[in-house]
Amino acid sequence: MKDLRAHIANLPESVKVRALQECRLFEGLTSTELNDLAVRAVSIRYTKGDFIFTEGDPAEFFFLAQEGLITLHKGLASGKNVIFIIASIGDTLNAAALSMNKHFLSAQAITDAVVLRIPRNEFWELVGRRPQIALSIIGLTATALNSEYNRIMDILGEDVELRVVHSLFTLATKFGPNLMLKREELANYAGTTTESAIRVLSKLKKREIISSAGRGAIFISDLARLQNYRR
Amino acid sequence: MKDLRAHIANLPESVKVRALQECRLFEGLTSTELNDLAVRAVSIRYTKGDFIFTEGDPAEFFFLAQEGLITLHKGLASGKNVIFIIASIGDTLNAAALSMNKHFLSAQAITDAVVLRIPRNEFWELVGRRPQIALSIIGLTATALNSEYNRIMDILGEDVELRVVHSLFTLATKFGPNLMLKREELANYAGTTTESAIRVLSKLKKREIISSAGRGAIFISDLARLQNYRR
DNA sequence: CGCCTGATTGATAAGTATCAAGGTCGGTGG
DNA sequence: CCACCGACCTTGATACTTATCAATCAGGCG
Repeated sequence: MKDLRAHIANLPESVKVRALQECRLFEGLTSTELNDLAVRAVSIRYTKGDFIFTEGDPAEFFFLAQEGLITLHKGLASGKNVIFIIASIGDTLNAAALSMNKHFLSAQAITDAVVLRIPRNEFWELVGRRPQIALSIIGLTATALNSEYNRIMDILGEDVELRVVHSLFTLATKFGPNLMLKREELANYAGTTTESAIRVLSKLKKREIISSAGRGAIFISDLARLQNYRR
Repeated sequence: MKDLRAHIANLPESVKVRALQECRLFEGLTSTELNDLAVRAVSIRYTKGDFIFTEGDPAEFFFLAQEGLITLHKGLASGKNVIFIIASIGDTLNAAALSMNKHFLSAQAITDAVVLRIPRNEFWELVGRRPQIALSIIGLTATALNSEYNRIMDILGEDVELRVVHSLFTLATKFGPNLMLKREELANYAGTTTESAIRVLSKLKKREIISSAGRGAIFISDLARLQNYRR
């Protein structure tokens, strides 16, 4: 049984500031403000597999990814789960949910990861002082909403093959052609089963659009053909 | 061919104020402010079937439903479409999309309808003066986002039968047990075909959970059994 | 070396869209 | 006033997609 307790990292402020700067929400802040925020922020280190928070938990902190990959997902009664977002440095884990009292999604580290966290009320105080941040949250949440509309269109309108291809393309746009994901994670992101995702990958490999880069990795060798993919 | 041109209604301010009051965004406003807003707002009358705006159009106005039912949907390549929201009095048609430049969804009147519209920049000026409105937009958008997460879980995790049942329950919670919707509209809301939706309805009628209330209507006679429905 | 996790392929079954064929109702025009 | 027409509703048969179940393989790590 793995030790699930996370560790407070106590990183120097400069490292935290760098993560805050990566986040769209804090774009307009002066370096003094960023420093203030960094002082209030605590970095926490998680081990691959650890949960940072769970769907339905009270949302007491604002969370920001600082290092590593973190999935934001929801569990299905059948035991499988659906990955909505894969967060990396500068991505907020729960900016939208913070306005409600509970987390919408679960956050789980899929690599070793470091997360910045700021108490909920301190975050809202800052938003009160800097209304621009509220507008950025609106933008962020609206963008997320639009992505989910599009995902639904994809799920209802396209077959599994196209969905996996679209997922690969989206992920490659964010993370580059070298995806450090297991087949299962890709499947959960695309909303299908591991087996079905693998069948699509096999087909893509035969067409030399991807080449598997070993366990837990997928290398996309021809992004252009992936984008214009037709069965 | 139907006349698609909508008509400016020029309703008295008091009628417009009533619609504004129904909207969660304007809860904290004084009656003076509401009146100011009502003066700037134009009511427009649409005939059943008319489009108020279309997916991808530039979002130049803030829209609020004042009378009638309006679907917010997106078209699928196959010609079918997916209904995300059915808006009625007090519902915003595009609060989230207003922060982007384009409409995410199409808005179509499915009954004769009246809509309030406020120029985009005047709306944002108001938000600037009253930061509480920005927070309400965050709340509204976050709630919408959470709904779509749940819808995706439903689509991926439940069969069509449960999805139609859930849709009926959600709609009945908002509109009451007497739903003035065509089978096709219900199907588009549930993300299935008209035929499949009808098969579910037939089953529900056999179990006396619903009774069809004539063409273009569904009457839910046993909401409790609908909520706890198992196949 | 053997075990555990992840990847892969094949066979099968279930669920649902699709296609096809009426059926029903309300409105409209002769 | 009646008959027809069009929109909507309903049911049945079929085919296709994809989940599920089962078996095997590959590689890293203790």
